[in-house]
Amino acid sequence: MSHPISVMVHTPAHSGLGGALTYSSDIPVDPGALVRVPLGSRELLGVVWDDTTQEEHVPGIVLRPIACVLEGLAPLSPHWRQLVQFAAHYYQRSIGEVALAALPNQLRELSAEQWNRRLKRKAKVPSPSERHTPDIPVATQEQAQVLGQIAAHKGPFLLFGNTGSGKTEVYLRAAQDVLTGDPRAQILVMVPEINLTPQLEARFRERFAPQWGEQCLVTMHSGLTPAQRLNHWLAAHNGQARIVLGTRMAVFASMPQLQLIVVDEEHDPSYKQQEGARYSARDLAVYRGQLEHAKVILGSATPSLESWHHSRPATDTDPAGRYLRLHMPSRVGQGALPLVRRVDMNRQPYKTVFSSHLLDAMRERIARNEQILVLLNRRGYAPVLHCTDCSWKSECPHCSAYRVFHKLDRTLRCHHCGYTQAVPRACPSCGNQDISPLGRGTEQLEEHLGELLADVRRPDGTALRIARIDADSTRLKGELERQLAEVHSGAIDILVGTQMIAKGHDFRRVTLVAALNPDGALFSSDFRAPERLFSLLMQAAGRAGRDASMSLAHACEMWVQSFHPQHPLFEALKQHDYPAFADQQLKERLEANLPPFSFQALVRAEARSQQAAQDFLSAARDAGTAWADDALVDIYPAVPMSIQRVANIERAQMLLECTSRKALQGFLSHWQAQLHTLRGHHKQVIRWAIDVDPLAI
DNA sequence: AGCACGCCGACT
DNA sequence: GTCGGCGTGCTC
Repeated sequence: MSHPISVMVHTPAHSGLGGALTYSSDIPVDPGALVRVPLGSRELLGVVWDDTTQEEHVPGIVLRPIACVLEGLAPLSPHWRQLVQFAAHYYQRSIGEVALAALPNQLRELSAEQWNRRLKRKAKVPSPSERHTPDIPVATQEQAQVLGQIAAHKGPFLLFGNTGSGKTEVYLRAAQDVLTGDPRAQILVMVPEINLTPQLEARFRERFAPQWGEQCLVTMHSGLTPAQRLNHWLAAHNGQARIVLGTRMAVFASMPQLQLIVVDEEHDPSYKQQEGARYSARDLAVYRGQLEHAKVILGSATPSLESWHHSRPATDTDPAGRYLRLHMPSRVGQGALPLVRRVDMNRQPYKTVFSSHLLDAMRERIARNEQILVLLNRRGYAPVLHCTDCSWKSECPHCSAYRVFHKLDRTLRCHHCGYTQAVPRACPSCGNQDISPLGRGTEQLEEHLGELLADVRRPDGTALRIARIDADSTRLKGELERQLAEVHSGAIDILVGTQMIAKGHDFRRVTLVAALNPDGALFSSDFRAPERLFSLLMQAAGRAGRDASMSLAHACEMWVQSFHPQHPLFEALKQHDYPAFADQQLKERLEANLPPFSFQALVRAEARSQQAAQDFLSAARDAGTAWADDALVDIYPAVPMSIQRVANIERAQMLLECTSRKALQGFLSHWQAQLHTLRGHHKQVIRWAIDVDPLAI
């Protein structure tokens, strides 16, 4: 007796075999099981999917038999399969692609024999850990109240709490409740960046390992070795790991007893995957929570406007949003929020980098043995090099962008394609010896600051130390940790860096944070730029004054140098008033009919010529317009991307907008099929992709 | 996506 | 004479 088996394998949606493939098997195989199947001349890992209702056996087509079933592994749950299926449909990818990307690579690579050997290897018996109860701080009244709400309601919850309000403590206690409430319950904790895992992991281990053992927590992020990835995945899958802590990929972790999902810093754009299936792990977490009846806590001091809107309280005219907003305004055990000071750069001498007031303030802090953060979102020495004679500029030959001058290794580097050359001695165009940097990056800031404060000594008479943290200084593994440790030890007085230093890391002795040139985001064409800037500045401000004993004497300060100091964004920042900022932004979004009041998708195309890329998109637009009208979808004309050419490939994009998420999704799934056929007539197109709910436009 | 098959250019 | 470039087409 032969059973037909539906199997999903890693094939792209646009290859003619986007859906399930049918194989035969002598024995029935449960949905969710992992199997190896032949496809052409290859043998692939596949996931058995639910019987496609179409039982019609096409006679004459002989099904190939599955090669083997991976034994000793519980099938992936219906919930997991539904999550994968939903994500695939919503983000317009094949189920197999999403499913297989969510599984550890080693599962794909191990042969049947290797797999059996792997199974036979006895799981190490965890050494009995010393059972001592950890030091659990007394919950503040605010925390207790929030936890009460979480216990009493279904969620999802938006935990809106200032930096230092003790959000982590709420996560820990909510987790504790779940763990003790059910001896099998599992918890998923997500952080936006791999850099932030060690900190939170330490907090969770400290709290839960004494009682539940070191094995109770596993991590999931791109920094694991393939073997670790497999082990951690298996621990989550078989329920041994009670807590999974990871980056966006962790949203797909197989967790049969999932009961709580925490999304920390939920506003962070890193939750959006930027290639392949471009999913939002935060949005999928909310979906997954609803699917599995697990509570979801989204935490942030500056929530995304989407989440803020979804958690709006009911008004006379409007019902409440889908999320429950929980507010924690206080800062516990720490100083007051820093005083925000704005410097009007219009009143500073031309080309001022550090206003004299700011320099004086920095000197004062150093005299008191306090630390300073200087924020500038541009790495390298200078963003452009130019010739004073012939106006040559350091353009990248392969991209429509300038190469950045890196003084330390004397290179010109393209930050888009990586093309690197030694800095020319003279202008490549006219031979002039006088080529000079234009604009400033972190490298230059570090150098410049050293000169400006050359006379400054620490209170103990030793030399001032300035350090820089950015993607360049932390390229080597472990460098970031090492440099952060150096700051913590007090060896560093001034830390210059990109937004990297604003995220998550606590610097207890920092009492002054300066943002040098944040104006770019105020008038950006990206409607989300102000939101990101506000969040960055709030987070940066939150780095200051985390040590109460210090700030008692003198207030911590956040300095903002701007040519538009009266801008409402800075007004709201000064008041530490996120709600005011959010409400103002939402008003603008409503008027302009932008998310969260509309839904967007983006089609991007890449080709050797801009014309070819746009032609494809225009043809796609024509193909869709007729019924896009019915679906209430607006398709905008194709335009070049803001960086039009990268690595000699021309890029274009086309925006779609719709007031209904469902209508947009329906439209996309039909239209997508047409694009596949259209692609055949536009052979110059190298690749194309749909980005649903894009973050950057 | 892979991977085979297939049909044209410069080398051991 | 072959090695290898990547265009076309197929995989339950």
